[in-house]
Amino acid sequence: MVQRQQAIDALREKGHRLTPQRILVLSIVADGGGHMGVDEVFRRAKEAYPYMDIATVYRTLHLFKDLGVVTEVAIGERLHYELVDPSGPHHHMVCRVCNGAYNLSPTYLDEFRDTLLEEFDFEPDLEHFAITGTCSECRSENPGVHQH
Amino acid sequence: MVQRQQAIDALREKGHRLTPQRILVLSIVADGGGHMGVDEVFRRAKEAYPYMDIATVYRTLHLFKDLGVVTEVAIGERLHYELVDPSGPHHHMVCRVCNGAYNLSPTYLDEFRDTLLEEFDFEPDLEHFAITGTCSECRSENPGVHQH
DNA sequence: TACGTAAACGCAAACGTTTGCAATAACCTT
DNA sequence: AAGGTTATTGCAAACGTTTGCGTTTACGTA
Repeated sequence: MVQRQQAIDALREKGHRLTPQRILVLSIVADGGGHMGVDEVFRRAKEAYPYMDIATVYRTLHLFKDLGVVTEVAIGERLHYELVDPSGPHHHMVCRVCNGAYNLSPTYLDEFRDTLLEEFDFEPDLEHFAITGTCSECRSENPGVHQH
Repeated sequence: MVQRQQAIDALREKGHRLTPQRILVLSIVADGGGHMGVDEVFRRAKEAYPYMDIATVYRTLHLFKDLGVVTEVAIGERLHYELVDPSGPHHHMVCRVCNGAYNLSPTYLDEFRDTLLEEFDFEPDLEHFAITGTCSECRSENPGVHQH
């Protein structure tokens, strides 16, 4: 898998060490498919290597995030992680009824960013952030649900 | 202060009890002026009433939020609280360099909400959320800082 | 290949926040 | 005003996450 080698290169280039624990976490996130919670990464890691510590999982995921290897997305209070999407960055729309996550092209927020820059000279961080709301399906199933 | 009486009415109307602890927390948030962190609310409350427990502060602030008495805004990882703005709801732009907070009229996000509704039938929760970024002053002082 | 050094680890304690529970007290009824 | 009911409290323990620290180990150098 090309993604994995790029991640390893990113580690080496910045002078970080290639430990078995990091390789393990990387594999787990890569094989997971979608977003993955810290607890699930830890559970799978401990299965493969019983000495694995939860602190190492946290440190590794944060490192991967800083290196641009994984993307952090908040799903219902807790942070989830996924390999960076090779098809480019995207935002997430997370339904707070069913917790389903949908991708959103960044173009939808570009206009908003431009406005803030022009009017207030304020540069917003909109790179990877989840927009919570209610998805189409849950809206029709549950018409009483409104934002807060 | 009109605000305080409205808050008390909101409590009574929904069948909640008017305890000294709740009145104290309300006063502290009302007198604080701007957004106030949980730790500062607790510190001031304990000063006035030494038996005050941090759990009570959390429970009270959450209750006030649900009643629409206070607004919750995330400033640098931690939640802050302020009386609801009588001049109407607003968003916050929080600078991650200086932690300064600026108000933002909701009209700037309305367009974005409409787009999401039309294109995806997704109703985003944009009521009270903070947009982190870099403010004008910190951008000019510190030109190397960019969103990672 | 063996050695030295500094990064990364596992462990345990701390952090901020939430929850369970028995004791207390606000408020409704009389 | 006194009593009963039940929401709310204070305390303590638990949660998910972060941090400090002594030990281990990856990796550059000899």
